[in-house]
Amino acid sequence: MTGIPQRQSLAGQAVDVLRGLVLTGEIAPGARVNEVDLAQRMRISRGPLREAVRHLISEGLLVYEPHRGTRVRRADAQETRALFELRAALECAAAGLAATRRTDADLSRLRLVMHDTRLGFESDRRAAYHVDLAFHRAIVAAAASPLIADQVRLVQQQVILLRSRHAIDPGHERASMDDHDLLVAAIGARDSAEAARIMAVHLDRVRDQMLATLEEGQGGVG
Amino acid sequence: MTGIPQRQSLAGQAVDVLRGLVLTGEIAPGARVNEVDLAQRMRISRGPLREAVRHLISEGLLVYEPHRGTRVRRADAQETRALFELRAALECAAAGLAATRRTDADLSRLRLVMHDTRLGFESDRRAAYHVDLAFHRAIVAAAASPLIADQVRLVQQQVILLRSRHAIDPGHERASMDDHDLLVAAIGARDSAEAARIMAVHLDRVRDQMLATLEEGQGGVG
DNA sequence: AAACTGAAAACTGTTGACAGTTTGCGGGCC
DNA sequence: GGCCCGCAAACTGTCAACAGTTTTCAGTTT
Repeated sequence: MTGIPQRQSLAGQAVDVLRGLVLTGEIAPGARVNEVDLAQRMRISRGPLREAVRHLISEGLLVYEPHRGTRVRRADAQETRALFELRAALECAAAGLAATRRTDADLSRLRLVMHDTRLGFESDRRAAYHVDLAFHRAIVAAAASPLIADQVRLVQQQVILLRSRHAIDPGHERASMDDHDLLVAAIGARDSAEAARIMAVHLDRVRDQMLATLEEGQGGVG
Repeated sequence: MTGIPQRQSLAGQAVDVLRGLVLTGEIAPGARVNEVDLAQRMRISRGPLREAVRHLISEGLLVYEPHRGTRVRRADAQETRALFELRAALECAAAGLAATRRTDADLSRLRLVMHDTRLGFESDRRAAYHVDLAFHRAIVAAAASPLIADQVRLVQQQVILLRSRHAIDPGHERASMDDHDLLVAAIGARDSAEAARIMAVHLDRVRDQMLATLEEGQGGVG
């Protein structure tokens, strides 16, 4: 593992490792991020690790209080709603742009991902969600707007963090797939306004489903 | 100036100072950001300064190449277009939300800022732009969506960097003020779709005017 | 027994020095 | 005379130690 000298900087590697630890829930939401502990575990100094921590703070995965350390973000219902307002702003715009700018190759890829989504729904529940993310990313790619793409990536990371563990309602998934079908149709027809409208409806649905399971989980914890 | 011991961390202060240097153009777009030089000038170590640099990289004000240092971002026409696509996504959504959620106090404040804008237009050309920014911020505030507000702040920072020095066409300013009037009207009438539509038109206008002066300036420099 | 006080431990904030890479320049070679 | 090689300077990347703040806990007091 560590025998081959790495080209990337230690700070860059630390970002990837730490992001992995956070997104997989190995460092749970609300848990403190100890600089010396993590640095020792990664066999690096505190400098690069600290840089990585600050980077993830700027990505919104960690939250920071002066002299009191950083923790993994644990969003409540209010923050979740705010996050989905940002997500809607970005992804609705992306859907509209995608309808205008999509190439035939973009459309083919969207249909391909749709196909994978159906397969994922039939077989594995967890894989389904990752394919769902891939679908949203494909739309953003078709929008051909690099800055919007970057921001969407950051927001979706936070969504992943939010749904680190929670059951998925199959009925909700079917409704989502229907939304996706309509989206592909609107983008195929180059109907920008309709694509944005459907995306808004879709994201409202996803948000409500997520809020439902969130309150459920928080009710159990107290 | 430096006699009073500061409460904020050195890194935090360095962020503010460095951001000021960049936004005022004291460190010009394209110029390299030397860590040891800046650290010595600010009388701090390289650690906190480096943290500040990385922070501004994440804000998009600086760009970074491994082992080759960081520079102040100098956006070309293509990047400017991409920036305004992101800005439109965010501010159009904000305008729509503002129309839905605005309080009477929000509306009053918008009208107050409009009044200041007219004054600024009559008197000082540079002040006019700052009041214009205040207007946009007032709309975002009325939208009451904290994450969108944060992102808009970052994007507007980059716009400020973009227009570090360039003449403003008075005719354009008048058109902008008309847009602002229509925006206040739509938000006052709680017409969400109309507010978003006007914001889109307005930002397209601002973008085109900015692109015009940008190409003009780049033609002179070579 | 509960609450306050003080010191010690743990952790973040900062510093200066060391290591590796890139860049620019001068000498040698074709 | 032009091009290539190699060295040195400058700068970024990394590290280990020091300083300051917050938290914790034991001891004391009421």
